Amino acid sequence: MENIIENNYKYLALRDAMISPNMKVNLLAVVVESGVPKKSKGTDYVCTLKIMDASHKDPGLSVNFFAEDMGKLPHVKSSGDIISLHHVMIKIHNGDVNAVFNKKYSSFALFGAEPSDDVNPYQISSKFKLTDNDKELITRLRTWLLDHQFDAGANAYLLQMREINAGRYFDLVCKILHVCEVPEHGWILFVWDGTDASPASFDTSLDDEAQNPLPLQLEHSPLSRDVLSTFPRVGTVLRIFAGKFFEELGLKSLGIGQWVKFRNIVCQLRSGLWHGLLTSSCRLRILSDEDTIVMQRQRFYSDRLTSGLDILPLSSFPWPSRTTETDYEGMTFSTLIDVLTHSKVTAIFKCAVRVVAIYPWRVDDFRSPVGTCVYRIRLTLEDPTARIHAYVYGDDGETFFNGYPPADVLTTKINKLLGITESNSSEDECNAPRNPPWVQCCIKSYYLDKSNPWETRRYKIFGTKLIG
DNA sequence: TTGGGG
Repeated sequence: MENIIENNYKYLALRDAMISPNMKVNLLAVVVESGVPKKSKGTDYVCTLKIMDASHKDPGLSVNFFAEDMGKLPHVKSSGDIISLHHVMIKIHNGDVNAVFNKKYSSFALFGAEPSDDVNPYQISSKFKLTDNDKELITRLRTWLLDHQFDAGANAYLLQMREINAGRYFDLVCKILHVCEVPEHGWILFVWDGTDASPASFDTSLDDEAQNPLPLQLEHSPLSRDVLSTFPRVGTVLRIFAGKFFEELGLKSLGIGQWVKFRNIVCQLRSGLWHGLLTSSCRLRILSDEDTIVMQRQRFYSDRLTSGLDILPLSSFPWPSRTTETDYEGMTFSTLIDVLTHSKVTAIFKCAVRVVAIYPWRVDDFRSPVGTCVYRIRLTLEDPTARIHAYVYGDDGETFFNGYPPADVLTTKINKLLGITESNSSEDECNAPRNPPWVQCCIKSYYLDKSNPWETRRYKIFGTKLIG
């Protein structure tokens, strides 16, 4: 895209514009990331677009738009669209170059990027003068773009969900799967990128499991099966607590299924579950489904599904531990979201899970003190997609523990299952940090009340033996 | 005026 002179406007290559501080320039470029309009600290509304052209791709040029109402700001339909900017001011701030769209003397027009799109802009600001030459340049740029891909820009801050750490600010490209408003938390976003967040260690007391059981999810009431059924089979669904930033970032206007890039978000662990937080320093970018990074994430997910074994948690690679054996070695693995969303109440599954809590936790309490003295234990199982309670009961418990071993053997076995190491199990066993291994187990879904099967659905372990 | 990647 060489410099082109026409009747009224000389479009500068971004590279040349960016060495022209305090100059008013005209630019014809591709919008690679579009920010969301919001209220400025002054009297105006503001939004920031990032643009690129052949002369400057990385990291692109930020253009800050100001207008007295939101409707006058650019509303980019899709990243990759083309923008024509007339009389924008190049400025330098802290050594970085950006452009400013001034409502008094600047103007813009937005065009689709496809050669089949209208040669007329889909949005045009009041002062923009569209010339025949503009139309000619747009057509030429569209043709050029057929062979040249711009993306939303990977950078040092961009992480996949599998890479997130507590307390570290980062960017996340993700798909919005669900949004809900809860009284205590405000808005919660449910987002996904096809990878698994890394498993947590637990330092909560198992002694407390009766009064304060480890939660199955961060939202207070579990999502309905209808909602869960819309979630992908693999990959962590990260809960992002948006607070007041839900409205400020314009998240309200986004549709389910939209891919976005959150910039500068932070994650924390609560009860061993990852959640994201939005702050005033966060930014949101709306991405196209054709964005390079979006397509990478989607390809990763479809590869995981088609390669069979990769439905296993990423961190269980190459295989779950041999802490357990099942009677169904040939059975294909399911994820816990598969279990939760299965179309029938009665079903069997084999899953790779971690046992993150147990109740009761003292081996002396594993069996009922009265009557037939059967095992009755509640395990909290998790995989990257969900948590469930699963019971070890009666004969299935006899299989699980290989009969009725003495207390010290049982303790060794259960410590291994819970990831409690010998070194920290001696003194204060119930408070020892634990890092449960990935184990395979068979899960049976059943009901307690035939007249009300879905509401009384339970899960139990069967066909599974703890090696210990 | 405003905002401007960390």
